[in-house]
Amino acid sequence: MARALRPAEILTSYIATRGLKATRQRHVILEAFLSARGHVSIDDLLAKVRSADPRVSAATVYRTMKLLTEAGLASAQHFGDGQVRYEAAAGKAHHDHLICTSCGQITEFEDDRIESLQDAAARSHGFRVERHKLEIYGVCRACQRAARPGPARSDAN
Amino acid sequence: MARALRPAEILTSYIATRGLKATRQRHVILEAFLSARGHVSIDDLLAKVRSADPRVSAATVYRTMKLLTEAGLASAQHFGDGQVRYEAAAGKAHHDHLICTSCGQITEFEDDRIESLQDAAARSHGFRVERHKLEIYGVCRACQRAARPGPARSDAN
DNA sequence: GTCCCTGCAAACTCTTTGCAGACCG
DNA sequence: CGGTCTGCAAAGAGTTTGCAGGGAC
Repeated sequence: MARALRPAEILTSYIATRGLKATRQRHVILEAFLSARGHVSIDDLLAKVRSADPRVSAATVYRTMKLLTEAGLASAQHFGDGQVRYEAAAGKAHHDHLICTSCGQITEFEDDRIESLQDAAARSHGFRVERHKLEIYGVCRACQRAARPGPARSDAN
Repeated sequence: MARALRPAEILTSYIATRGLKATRQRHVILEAFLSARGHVSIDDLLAKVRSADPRVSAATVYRTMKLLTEAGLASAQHFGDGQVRYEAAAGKAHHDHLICTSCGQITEFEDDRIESLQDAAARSHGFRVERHKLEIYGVCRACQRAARPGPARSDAN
């Protein structure tokens, strides 16, 4: 099997085959996005990008992330906090998200049994599945520890 | 077991116990919300409300739906189309959503096996679960039929 | 040189908020 | 009457878009 292309190569070839242009901004944004390695908001990304090149505008980040999404390098996620977040998509299997409501950390996980039950549930309702999205909100291990430094409390607030 | 309270009674008692006031608008909005029986956007709801009382403002609908949510009568859903939708919540168990990407219809379903696998997955990552959200996007039976009136096509577009 | 891309600012959508007057209890 | 609510309009947040100049090929 052929070696997987690196993201920069994927972008370059996507750009080349469509008569688009390889600009400084597009590469800066790709680098910032890859180095973020998480689920970045446009805001976070813009900050990172600007530390490398202060003149890049927010509009360009929006436009470029759309381009990366079309190129299959990024995928957009809506976690209900009112802004889009992007995660790296190149060669990744479908996965779901655990979101800590305390620190905001987002963890990915995969579970084939859940996947097939989802498909079965959809089929039993006559749906042809295109995609699905599972998000579990809760408190991560670290935040649970931080919140309970002493003996257990029965704080129901 | 006691008879379940009707929504209007729940609202009245919620209002009474907090020193709030029962206004014409609040009841009109509750009625419109209940008669919608689905996953209504504020926009849809405002239209319904105005057909009963044209002077109600959008701000009041926003404020009232928040109130109904606190009272346990409604629950807010974010389906990634950029607007909040509300569904009736009184006495309903947790459930997930099947969303038709063609006609927008939203169907609810429940699956205990999925629920427990979700909980297990979260626990295995050390999360204490607060809530979760599963959305399956696809094409509903009706839209599949509508899209293929003749023999099967191999349209990959 | 051509056409794409960028930065800026204005526009847009959805939602929230400040305020003065209206209304409930 | 007092305090809550309402409608209006303005303000906000996040995102998109029109345009003129700049840059890739």
